[in-house]
Amino acid sequence: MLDAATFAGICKALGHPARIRIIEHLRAIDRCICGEIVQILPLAQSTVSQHLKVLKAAGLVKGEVEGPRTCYCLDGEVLDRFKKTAASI
Amino acid sequence: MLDAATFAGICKALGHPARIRIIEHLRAIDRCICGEIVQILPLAQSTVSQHLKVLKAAGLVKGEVEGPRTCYCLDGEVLDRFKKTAASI
DNA sequence: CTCATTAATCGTAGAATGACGATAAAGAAT
DNA sequence: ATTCTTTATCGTCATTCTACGATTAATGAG
Repeated sequence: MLDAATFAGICKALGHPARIRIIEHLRAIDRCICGEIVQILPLAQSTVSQHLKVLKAAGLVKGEVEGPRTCYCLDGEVLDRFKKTAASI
Repeated sequence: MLDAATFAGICKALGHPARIRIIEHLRAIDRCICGEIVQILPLAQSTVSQHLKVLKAAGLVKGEVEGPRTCYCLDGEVLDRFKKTAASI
């Protein structure tokens, strides 16, 4: 369960279609690099990187550097708390 | 279940602490008029009216005019679809 | 070492958001 | 009819968001 401000923050991060699609993709394939998401979305690399930054700042996504690339995956813990809070609204 | 764009739109509407508080209050007392929400939040009447408009545009809230005042309540249907979609992310 | 690949950051421009006070509209009350 | 109450809308300003291209940083390959 999350307090109202934190919940609002996560909602805000999810409040963009591109970021929803990123989340859905990460859920589908577990983990992937930024470039893969760039392929999927009709957005520039820098824009995708920004969206990933927003999701990371909200805690929904974790990124670990693997050489020259960064591998992203969902933070199941945070996602779970979000779901539980959403269910209790 | 909602498509990605609709879900993102609702998340966006929920992406502000004041609007979360409005939703929570409406859930707690079922229905109330705008002025009551103005009492609760540290915001000007016009600002609260704007927030209500955002929630209404997202479909989360319904408002019916009752004489000079407007009575707001949650749209349980939409809220349910939101919760189900959130749970499936 | 040099070059290629990958992702983050910078700078920027335009659109949207959030806040307010002032005003308008609609009805109730006197 | 006039006044009061309530809410929506308007106009405005500062801030944030979204998108892009260009640049930088980091690493791997040759």
